[in-house]
Amino acid sequence: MSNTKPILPKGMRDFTSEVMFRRNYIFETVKSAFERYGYAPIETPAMENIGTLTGKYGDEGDRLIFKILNSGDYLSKTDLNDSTTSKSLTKQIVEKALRYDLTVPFARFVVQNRNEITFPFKRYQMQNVWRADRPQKGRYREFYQCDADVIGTDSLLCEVELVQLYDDVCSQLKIPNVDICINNRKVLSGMVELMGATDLFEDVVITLDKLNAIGLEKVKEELLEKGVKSESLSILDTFLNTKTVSDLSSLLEQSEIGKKGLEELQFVIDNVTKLGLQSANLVFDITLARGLNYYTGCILEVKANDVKIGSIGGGGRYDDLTSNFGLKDVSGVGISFGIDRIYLVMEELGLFPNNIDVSTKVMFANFGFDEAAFCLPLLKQLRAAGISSELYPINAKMKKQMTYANNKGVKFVIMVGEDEMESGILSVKNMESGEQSNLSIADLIKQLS
RNA sequence: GUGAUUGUAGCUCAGCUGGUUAGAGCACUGGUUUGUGGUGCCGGGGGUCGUGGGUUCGAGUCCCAUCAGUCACCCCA
Repeated sequence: MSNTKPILPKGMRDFTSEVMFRRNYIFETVKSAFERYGYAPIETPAMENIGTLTGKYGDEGDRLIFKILNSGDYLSKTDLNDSTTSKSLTKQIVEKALRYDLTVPFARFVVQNRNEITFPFKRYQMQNVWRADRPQKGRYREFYQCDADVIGTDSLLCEVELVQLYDDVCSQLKIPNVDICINNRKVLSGMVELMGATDLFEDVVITLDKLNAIGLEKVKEELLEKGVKSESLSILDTFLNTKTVSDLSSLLEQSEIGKKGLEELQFVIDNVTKLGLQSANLVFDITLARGLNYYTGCILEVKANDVKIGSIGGGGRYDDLTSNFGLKDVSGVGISFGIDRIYLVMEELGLFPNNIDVSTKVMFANFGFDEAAFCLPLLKQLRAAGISSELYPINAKMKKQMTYANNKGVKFVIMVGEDEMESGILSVKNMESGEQSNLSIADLIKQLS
């Protein structure tokens, strides 16, 4: 008999019940916030055709897409020769892939279901995504994203709303010291245009994004390496020296796209400021870029400053994502919450309430066949009253039954033996205080509901 | 794809410059009142020391290779 080792593939995780109670707490908080803001749920499948995904995330993104090998005798359909490479072979034997994020499948969904959808369409989606990345802290190969998007309008009020949504959720979860960083891709385009490096936009922007991590000097070195002219760097300096959005207006005077971006940025910041945030800070950050290719306007990223981890959420506006699937002129904007990272932040800061990990509230101890039979209708009544309860399945030793109840966090253990069966009065033990009381089932239900 | 680091019981680890039958805590299990847990006491099971070579009279300990995990870079939630 072969004995398979019980191990998981790299970057994949099991979740114990204890963890799931906590994860669900986050999920519920995010979900109810989404619904409070008028977003409706959808789901898309784990798999997409590979063409749906490639080319949407940048080169690095494409590399990290998990591909699914075709079924059947795929070898007989391949054309192998001397010039065959892994990459060219992949195209012949792979037609499907696991989704890399929720936004691109959503764009596909919108185009495919455009006749069923009323625009502007506000949807939320909470599903797992997969990336063939090297795992490390806060980075997994399978993780959950919770997205809210509005598609079918270019109104900047959506951006304002999404910033509030971020603030709302972080406040409810009581995550302290949260920065919601904001920037605009058009502002970056304007800057890169003035630097005379429009062709290198992606490179410049990705390098710039590392400023906090590697410092200005390294950034400049890297930009020069990538082909940016040295005289352009002084222009970069003037941009980096801006503290507020209004400082940018004179700098971007010469760039149409830059001016447009600035206007957008100003609108969002002004409105958010006017409304006020509960606990998070809205921070303008000229270095915020985001690597995903499809962003075109406002970009957002959320950081929990008290924990050393990547961002716990990100998002932005994409003006043309649906045109990849044949639907033009549909602008969308959305945000994503990284549940797994939020979990780590909350765990590290001890933010989980302690009463979220209880499932069974009442347990009947099992004293034997007749006694168990007596308990079944009582159990039914408790459950009908909405009280989560169970009967220990076998007549095991009391110690074992009590240990089970204790480890499971059961609040009350009910003991029904001969005396209780005769009188109908139950012995109810409070597992926290250790006190025992005698109650009828009606009184117990009254007390617990 | 690049670099660093670790690999001893189910889990967290100890094991000094290589030396007899490899340890602890937790967990599990049995007893300590055969209707009572979480705190006490006594007992028990469980390890080819990641794997494969090498050095040596002798390797958990040293050397090489290999695999796996973790962390960092790249990129990202």
